[in-house]
Amino acid sequence: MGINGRNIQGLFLSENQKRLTREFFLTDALELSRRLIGKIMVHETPLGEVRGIITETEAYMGVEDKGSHTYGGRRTERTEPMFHIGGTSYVYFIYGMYNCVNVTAGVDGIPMASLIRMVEPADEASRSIMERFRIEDMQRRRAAREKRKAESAGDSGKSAAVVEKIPASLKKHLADGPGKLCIAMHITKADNDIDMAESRKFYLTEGIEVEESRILTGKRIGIDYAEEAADYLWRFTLI
DNA sequence: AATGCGATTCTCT
DNA sequence: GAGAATCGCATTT
Repeated sequence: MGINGRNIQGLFLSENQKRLTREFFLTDALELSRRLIGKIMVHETPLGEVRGIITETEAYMGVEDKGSHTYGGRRTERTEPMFHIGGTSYVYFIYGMYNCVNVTAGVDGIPMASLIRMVEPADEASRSIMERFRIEDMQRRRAAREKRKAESAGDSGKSAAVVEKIPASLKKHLADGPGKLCIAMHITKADNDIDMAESRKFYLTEGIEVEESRILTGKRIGIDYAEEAADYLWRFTLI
């Protein structure tokens, strides 16, 4: 079983740590999304370097894609990084709570990107760090909830319950969603608009060999408003 | 395992 | 002022 509950063969074996350079990103988002499967996202965090093997991505093809933030050429403060050169990070905030990370595709001025939806820890040290960030986040959330509850009840100074044991569900679903992987890898707005082809703190490397037959396609998630584009098979998953 | 629901704040109109 | 490229928890199967 992989950490996210699926069987990923060869996951901790034969990793290639060579960094991905500019030319890798100079293609369209569909091609980039396929090529990113099996690659490793590396992030320098307060707890050390975290490395995640990318196992699911989605393509956002830009101005003609009704599912994309840049549909119709929408260029705002938020979407600006999507217009930057291939290999740029695009971190956006969603549902009042979560960050999601994309890697842009293509030349400067063409707003395409690949949403990173799932990673597996690439080594034991990374797994341990991911668990710590997830637990920390869980504690923060619970503390905030307790505080609100206490305030509405007129109480004050109530302490939150400490999470002592790691819930099995957390280990199984460590980074198997775009919001969760950002928590697990400590990716925040501070990591927005970074050139991942150049950065020493946030970048990508070659990872594991992936046969084409191990990549499944599916519909993109959470874009019900995108009409016909909601049905495009622009999600790529490693099996 | 599957389903339903509330959370919480940024962004753009 | 509305809605969002989602998640965790509770409840039920």
